[in-house]
Amino acid sequence: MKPYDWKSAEPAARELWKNAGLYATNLDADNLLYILVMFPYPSGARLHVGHWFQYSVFDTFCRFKRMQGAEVFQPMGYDAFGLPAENYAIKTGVPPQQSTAENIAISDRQFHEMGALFDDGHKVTTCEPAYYRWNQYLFLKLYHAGLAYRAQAPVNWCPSCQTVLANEQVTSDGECERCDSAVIQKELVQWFFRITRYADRLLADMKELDWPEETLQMQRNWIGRSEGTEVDFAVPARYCAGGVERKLRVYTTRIDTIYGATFMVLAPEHPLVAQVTQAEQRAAVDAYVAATRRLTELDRTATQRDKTGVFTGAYARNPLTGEEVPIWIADYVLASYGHGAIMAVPAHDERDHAFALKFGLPIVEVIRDPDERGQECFTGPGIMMSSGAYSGLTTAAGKQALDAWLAAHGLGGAAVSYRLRDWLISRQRYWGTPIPIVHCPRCGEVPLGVDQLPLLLPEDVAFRPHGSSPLETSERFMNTECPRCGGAARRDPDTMDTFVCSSWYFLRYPCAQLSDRPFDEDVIRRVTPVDIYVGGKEHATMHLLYARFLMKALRDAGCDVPHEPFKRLIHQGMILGANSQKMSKSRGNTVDPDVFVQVHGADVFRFYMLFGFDFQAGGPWSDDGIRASAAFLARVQRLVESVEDLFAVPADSAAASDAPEDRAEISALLYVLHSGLQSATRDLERFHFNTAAARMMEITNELYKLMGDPARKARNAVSIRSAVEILMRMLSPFAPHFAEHLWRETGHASVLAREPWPVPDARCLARNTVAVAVQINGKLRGTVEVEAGANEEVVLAAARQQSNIARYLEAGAVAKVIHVPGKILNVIVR
RNA sequence: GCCGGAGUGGCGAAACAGGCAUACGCGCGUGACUCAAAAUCACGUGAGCUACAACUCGUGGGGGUUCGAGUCCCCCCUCCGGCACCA
Repeated sequence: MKPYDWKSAEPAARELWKNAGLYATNLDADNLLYILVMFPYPSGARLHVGHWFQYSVFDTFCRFKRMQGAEVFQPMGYDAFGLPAENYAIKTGVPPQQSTAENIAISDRQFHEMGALFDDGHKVTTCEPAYYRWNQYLFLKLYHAGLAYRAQAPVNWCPSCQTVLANEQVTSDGECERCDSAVIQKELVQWFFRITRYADRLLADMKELDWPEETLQMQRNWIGRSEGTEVDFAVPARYCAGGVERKLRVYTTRIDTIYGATFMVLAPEHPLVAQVTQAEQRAAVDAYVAATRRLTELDRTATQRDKTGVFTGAYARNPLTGEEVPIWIADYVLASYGHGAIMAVPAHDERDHAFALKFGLPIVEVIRDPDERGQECFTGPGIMMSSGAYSGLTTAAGKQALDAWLAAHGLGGAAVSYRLRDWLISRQRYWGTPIPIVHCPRCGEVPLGVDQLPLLLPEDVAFRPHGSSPLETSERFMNTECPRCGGAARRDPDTMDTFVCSSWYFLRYPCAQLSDRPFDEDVIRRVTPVDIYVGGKEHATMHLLYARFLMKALRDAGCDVPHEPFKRLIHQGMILGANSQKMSKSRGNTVDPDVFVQVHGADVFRFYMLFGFDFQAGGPWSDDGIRASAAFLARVQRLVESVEDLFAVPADSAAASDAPEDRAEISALLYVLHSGLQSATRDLERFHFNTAAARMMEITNELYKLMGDPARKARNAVSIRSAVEILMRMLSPFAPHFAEHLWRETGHASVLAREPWPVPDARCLARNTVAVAVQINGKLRGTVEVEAGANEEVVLAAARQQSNIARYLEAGAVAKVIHVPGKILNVIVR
């Protein structure tokens, strides 16, 4: 038997797989399983530990499913648009087209060397016109369905990336998700996708998803549905510019506190501010509005901030009490939520309370705390008081009554509000999908026709971002004709958020070669949704939410796509540095996989990724773990070498030769083998690769016990040989090149990666005798070996034979016996 | 503040469904092989008390349910993640 030389064995194994057709999928198969891993950004550096973890483990799962008989569709592609390539171009002058293509070539090769069986014929690269033209096509679909629109809104601006960002791409610290710079607010005209229209469907359809609860919860938080009331306060004509009475609509979740509303607060950006500000307050209001505009998102939403605000000089009339209350502006009220205005009830809202105290505004209690805790500001539900006819009602009853009254009087009523904002998809950057819209001085906003796609990304641009899109520097691109009137017009200079690319790429994979449509709906119906999707949980409220939204939106726009993209979702954990901190160059705790791969080969590294970590938890890196993985594979190699001769004999000739005198050892081996196989199979279904690997180690250890005695080995050739074969099969998804090598060297003509996953033999799982733990009064006092299926009397009798148990039994009378067959006997002695 | 997830040997971690806590691996110890070391192979390894057996304690802390709790219930602490001036 040849020793395992990974440098020659790994390419040889891949050659075998290629010839066996393992890199291609039959999408017409009945047993098709679409398993997908989030596609990577093609970064310049070689694969890092995180890539190895995610992609090799993913491939292991796919190989396991193939062996179990599924036709696995396991495609791969690149999320190739985006800032890194563009920033690299700014720094070096190398066009993103070029650097991206080079990076993809490197990554392709590395994934191949890892042993991954990605389907070559279904590759998707988002920065190619053959892909991004369909981004434009789908954009137009949404546009015509009224789901893509251009509007002026307060938006997040990253001063470092020089572009706007979607809400999802701003962290809760008010920083840019990409570069950590503080994000500021700007009022700009931008393109949006109408995701808010889908808020309720995104919530409702969660019940169909086999996703981690944590992730669904994050999406629920992000959508932030709340049930409340809209109510109109009137601003009398004498306060309003033009002398016309205005409506001030607010949203509240506590309409039952309306009798305690002692002032109103508008967001500084609220349109009514200009209309109602009185002359004597104008200077103060203008100054405050200007100051607010300068604040970053972070400053604005910091919870511990002192309340600030300015009186407008105007008043609004409470529709229930008829009283007039002052209208203030303050930055603690956000323009983007509800109606950008609130009724302030300082007695029952912490924020309003703080504001009222600071500015000396009246505080009127209208809710009685049923528990009489005597808090200064009671925010819980209670009993209404000083509330006219509603006094005495509970919070819940009061809300209902007031909602009804407001609706009946045309002053508002029950309403639902969401934290979710529409998805801002335009970016002032170069390396993305151009937006297929023309701005015509005569016709306005005009969409391109589908026959005019792709709208190619120009190459004659100045990259350096300067606050407007780089595309504007290409006159050839910008100047065009209006598709409607044929007159001179300008193109839209922005590009799409790269999350648009990743929101539907899984529909493109099965149809990657299709040139006249983004996807074939017949194929999509058969192949999608994705059965199992693997990726990081950092995408919970970005990619994973956008993709869900886009499926629903495309359906409404007339496309026959699944209404949910991913049935089952698995998140991988993160590999940390040896010091348990996140790996980073600045912390100096990064690990370069190549250092180990070049010494041990791909399979050792891959095996460590599988064995050393719980896939869903991750954990700290350890060099010892790599050594242990290398040692284990070498141990298996020595094991197989030592039984090589058993494979020289044809299988049936030795069929009945296992020796009866070794029955106990052999049945122990077969039990460890088949019970280990059974648990490993179950573990793999649940993505617990580490424990599955542990079962393989147990099987190996058990086999070693029999190896020492050549005579015994020869007498039990059949069982040992079958055990080693099963072990090789189990190892195949974990260390595929290595296992393939062993399979070859033991004389097998077939391709191991195409062999079936073994099935545990029930006969080997049945035990003749079992160890039953014996407890006295719940404390373990010994174990007895009894025949499997022995009843309570038999076990108890066996227990009495043991002096240590007997002395407890004799100490009193047996009051009760609990017997769980094969597990435990608990005797209660009094 | 609200919502998720987690806390188990010296270390990484197991425990399906309430039934022998610590599988598997690392590390450590002992032995074999070796002139020696490494590698390999075998055995041992939660703590306390012990000559051994036995016994006692032990899954973040405190209560509870149960014949029996890492696992279920209540309270609390710590860490990680999400949301948070969202009316």
